[in-house]
Order: sequence, then structure tokens, then C-alpha cells
Amino acid sequence: MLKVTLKKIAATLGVSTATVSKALKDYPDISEKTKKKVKSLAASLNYKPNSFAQSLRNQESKIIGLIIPTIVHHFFSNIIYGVIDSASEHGYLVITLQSNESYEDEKNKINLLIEKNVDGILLSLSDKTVNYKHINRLIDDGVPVVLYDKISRSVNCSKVIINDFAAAFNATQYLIDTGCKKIAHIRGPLKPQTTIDRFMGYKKALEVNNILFDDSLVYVSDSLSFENGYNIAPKIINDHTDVDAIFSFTDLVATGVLIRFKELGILVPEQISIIGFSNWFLSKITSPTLSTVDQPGYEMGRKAFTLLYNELNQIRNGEPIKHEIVEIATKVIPRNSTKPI
Amino acid sequence: MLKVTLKKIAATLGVSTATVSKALKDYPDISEKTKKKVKSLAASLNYKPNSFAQSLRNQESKIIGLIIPTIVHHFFSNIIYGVIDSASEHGYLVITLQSNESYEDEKNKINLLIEKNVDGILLSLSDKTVNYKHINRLIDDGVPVVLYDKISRSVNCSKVIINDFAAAFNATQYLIDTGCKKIAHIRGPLKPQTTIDRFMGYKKALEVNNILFDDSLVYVSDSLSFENGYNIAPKIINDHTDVDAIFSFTDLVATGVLIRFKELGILVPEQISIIGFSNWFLSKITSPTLSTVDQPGYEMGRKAFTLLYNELNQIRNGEPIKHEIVEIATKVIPRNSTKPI
DNA sequence: ATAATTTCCGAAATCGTTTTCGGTTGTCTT
DNA sequence: AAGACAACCGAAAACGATTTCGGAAATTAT
Repeated sequence: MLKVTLKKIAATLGVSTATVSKALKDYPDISEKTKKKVKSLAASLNYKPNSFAQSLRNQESKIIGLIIPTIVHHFFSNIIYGVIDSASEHGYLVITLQSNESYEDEKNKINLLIEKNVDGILLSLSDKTVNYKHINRLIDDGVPVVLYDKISRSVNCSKVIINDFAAAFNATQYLIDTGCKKIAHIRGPLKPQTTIDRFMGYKKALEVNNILFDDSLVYVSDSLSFENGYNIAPKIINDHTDVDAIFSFTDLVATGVLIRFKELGILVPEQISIIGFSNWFLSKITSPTLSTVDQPGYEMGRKAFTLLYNELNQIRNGEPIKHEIVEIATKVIPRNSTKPI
Repeated sequence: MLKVTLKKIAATLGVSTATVSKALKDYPDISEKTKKKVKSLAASLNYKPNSFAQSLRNQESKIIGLIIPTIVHHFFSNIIYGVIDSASEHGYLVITLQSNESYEDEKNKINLLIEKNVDGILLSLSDKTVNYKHINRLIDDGVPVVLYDKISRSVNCSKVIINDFAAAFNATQYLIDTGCKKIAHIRGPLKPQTTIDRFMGYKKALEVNNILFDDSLVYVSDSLSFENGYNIAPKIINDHTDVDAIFSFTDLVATGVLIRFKELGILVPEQISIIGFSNWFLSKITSPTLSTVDQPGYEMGRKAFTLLYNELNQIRNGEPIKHEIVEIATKVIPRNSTKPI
């Protein structure tokens, strides 16, 4: 396959490359007649502009970078899907990279993307990221960055989040509405804002309902795994014989608890109610099915790209860059691991 | 952020850009002294070569394309993970696109990748693809293509597959070994080679064990969904009161059957055994847990990239291109939806 | 018929890197 | 001291597309 270039078209038509380029882009200073000629030849030769040359010239790649903490994960899969979908619709492609919840990886992967001259980056902070210099440097360098899901208040950029506080509040309130009074919380890793907010929402719901907050009812799951729930479950019932509900920061851990309870002969929700978080696919097929909070990954992915796209356009038009912070709505999904209201 | 270019380094050092370029790449015709100078300045200025210029000059992007039928899918998530992991290790980045199991989308997405001048493409055929001209054209044009998972015999390129036939044979044989005699099969969409092979493996196992093949025991699930299994389950027991096992082409559908059976009061595995396919995460947490066949997506992803990488190197070195077909091993994972052996 | 506009096209610079092919120095032989 | 040979470096031509600026031709106005 010999490449079709502007030069070749120009040569066979006896005009200059400038004319060909302008004809294809409908410049007003090219006659209709030549435009017709050029366009038809280009079409029949199946001319495709060389993207490297275009990028070099226009200083944009039409590629964005997406950094995901963990790819194999239902919620994040949906994020990827949403981002790619929305990006395609606007003529952008997406390079995906995984940070493995590691600060070092996060930095390295950002560098890889920058070296490839991506036009912008979509980023969810790793659990271990507590220092935001690498991101602020990016932004100072003029690279548009949009944070999604796991964000930090100390980075000044556009963000897409769910209102974790409100979502956790609602989940806890729901448990209370079904008659639960002694509610344990399995919280996630300490650093991410999401798990902090979920914890605070839980606490607030107790407060509003005049239930005394008891620190010993809060269990920390340092990572997101089935096994963690499986192992924490017996601790909870050993520590507190009268617990009647558990709010877990994520479905996967809640599922671990569910399975362990089943093995231990504890009835859910009769003895203990369980509510998870994220509405993973698996929550629909556990037995009993798992009540949870819907966390719409696809929507978040789409919105994250949209915000980035807006900034890209602002930059192109020389407008001032407006950062936006968007909250995606969540809702409690009652299933069978909680009592009817 | 003003860009650091070769020209700028050259200017401040009073040498030519050629010298700078060669110094950074350790050309032998540059003195150690200048190399030191150049390298240290480049480092302190944090020089990053412009990838567009490099690509334009070297005719390679160091980016590959990955087309996935469905991103939100446990198996394919693992594929993505494996590809990205392996690619990063070799200095390649990955643009991921989704074909939505649509032939048109598949063609369009391939075009997008080609327009971005990716160095190669990893592709799993959509269920609806029955015409391979678009892929053969690619290959004829010199774009390295590696097919993974859903492949076609009529495309001449490297491929990574699991031995679906053997895997299905083993799964069926396993059911027989546990004493099952009347085994239904839920097969997938008719076109993909994978589901054909699984069907054939099932059939062969019956034959080898002198069990008469009964066409009415084969049910077609036109798509991969929980609901399909949920709906097919009652049909099976209505059509055949004496069925004692089901081999489903995928875990998700098997799970649908499982849940429906539970609702219908049919005991698994006492009355009917079920074995799925793919070892989705969810198969570990159904109740009973689902016996299945492990289908290592991560390994496949890695291998697929490796094959592409090999071809890329062959091209670069002007060697003849050797296509390779790799089969990834699978194994039956016995859990509690089948009887002990 | 001459002047004033349009209309249309092309030369050339640019984006940043790579690499060939010479050309300068300086060193080493005799 | 002249020639031979290394050792170093740079000019310049790619890679393709874009866009400014100016110039020639064709049209209109006077």
C-alpha cells in the first residue's frame, strides 16, 4: 500500500499541495471547479490525512489519556465504557492505563501519556496518592485534567463525583427506616475522599436519628476484596452480639460478609441487614440479593469526558478555562438483604 | 510551559540540532564531552522528544489498537488488562474501542484506528461478523493484526484462542463422570467459532461416552445475558423432565438458570447439575457456587500483544512475517453446582 | 483603454526529529 | 612537512499537512 499524500494528489492534478489542502478543507479562495477535481480524486484514491503530520502541525493529537486504578472492576469498566463512548462521538480516541492503586504507577503512567502528547487526562486518584504535586504540575503546564470518582479538594480542576456523603447518608437512613438501630460500618481505605465521605454520611445519619455513634462499630477494610468482607464478618458479630445492620462501603466486601454469614447460619436480613455500595452486577445475583446504592459509572465516564472536552474547546478558542464540579446522582436500590420498609 | 525542543537545546549550547539529537542517542561520532553537555542540559530542562515529530519521521506510533466486543464484561476486562500490561512493558500504549458485537461498528472502529496510524490491531470478531474482507484488506495493506478469542479460520494472521472444543469436551465429560446421563446444552450465538466449538466439544463427549445426541436438548441463547438463562431454565425442565445436567456456554447464563431453579425449588446439584464457562468472578459467589471452566483472559491478552509485538519486530527487521496460532490452556473448576466425582 | 478589484492559486515557512553525507579540524605517519 | 586518517560536527533533506502572504490572471468599473 503506497501512501496517498497531498503531494501525490497535487502532482497528478498539476496543482500545488497548498491548493489540494485548501480544496479539501473548503477554503473560500479555491474555485468550485478545482475543489470538485481534488475531492473526487482524493476520494477515489481513498486519501487519509497523515495524523502525525496533522498533530505536529496543529499541536493536538485528538487522543486523551484515561487512568484507572483497577481495570478489572465492574464500576471502572463502566467508566471506561462511558469515556470511550463519549470520546468517540467527539472524534477523540482514548488511551487507557492502570495505576494499580499505586502512587508511583500513577506518576509514571501520567508521564507516558504526556510523552505521547495526549490532549488531556482523565484521572481517578489511587488510594495511596496523598501528594498532588505531580497533578498540579500538569495543570500548571496547561494540560487539561479532569478528576473523576476519587478526587482531591486540593487540586484545582474539573471533577466528576458522586455525592458520597449523601449516598451514604441515604443508605444508612434506609437501614434505620427498616427498623435497624445498631448499625456497623465497613469503611474503605483511609485516604480516598470517597471513603471518608461515605463514613461521614453514615455518621451523620446516626446523629440525625439520635443514635449514638460508636467507634468500635467501624471496621476498616484496607482494600477492596471479597476476602476482606469474609474475614471481617465474624469479627463484627463477636465484638457486638446485638448488631442488626451493616453498611459496607462497597458491594464486593458486603458480598463477602453475606457469604460468611450464610456459612455461619446467620439470617440476612432477619438477624442482620446488609447494604452495599456501587450496584455491582454481582449484587443482583447473590442470595439474598444485595441492597445497595447505585453508582452510575457509565454516566460518570461520559460526564468526565464532556468536561474535558469543554476545557479543550475553551483552550482552542482562547477563552478562560472554567473548571466545573459535577455531582452524579445516586439512589438506594432496595433488595433482599435488608428488611422491607 | 514553553516547549523544550532539540533546537532550543542546540541554541543554548551553540551546537546544531543534529548534534543534540545524535548525542542523546549515543551516536559514536559525537565526543563524550559534548554528549555529557547535551545530556545534562536535556535532563535539567526535562526535555521530552515530540512524539509527533518522531512518529512522522519514523513512521511508527508506538500505539496499538484493541477492539473489544463488550468492555463491561469480566472476561474482556481481563483481556484489556493483559494487553495493556504487556504493551506497557514493551513501550507501547493501547487505544481501546468497542465493537458492540456489531459488524458495522467493527469496520468503523478499525478505520478510526487506521486513521490514527496505530502500529497494529488486536481484534476479537463481533458475533455478527461473517465477512472478513475488511480484515483481509488490512492485512494486505501491511497492518499487523492479531485475532484473539473470537477468530475466523479464513483470516490469515496470528491468533490467540482457547481450545473451546477441548474445554467443552472436558466440561461435559466432567458432568458424565459425576454420573449425569441426560445433559442439556445452552449454546451461544450461532456464528462465532467459539460457540460452535463448544457445541462440538459437548457433542463429542456424548459420543465418546455412548450417549445419544438429542437435538432437542440444545437451547440457543442468542446473547450473553442473565435473563436468557433465567428464561431458558423453565423451558428445559418442561421439555425434558429427566434432564440431570446442563452445560452452559457461559457463566452468566448458567447463573440465570441457577437462580431460576432456586425459585422453582429445583435442587442443584441434587436434581440437576450445572456447569458454566469462563470462570467469571460471579461464579464464586452464587449459591451454590458454580462449577465452570477457567478461561484466562489476562493470559490471552498478554499473549495477543506478544504475538503482535513479534510481528512488529519482524517487519522492522525486514524479516518475513511468521503467523502464530497459540492455544491457551483451560481447566474445569469443580464447585458446588455439580455433584462430587 | 486604463485603472481598480476580484478570483484563484502557489511559494515558502513551519511543526520537531532523524539521518545521510560531507566538511573541518587535529593527530599520526614517513 | 606533506600526506593519510581519525575524530567531530553541521547543513540539509526528508516525514506530510497547514496557512500566510503575495502575485498573476480575470473581471469589473471608469
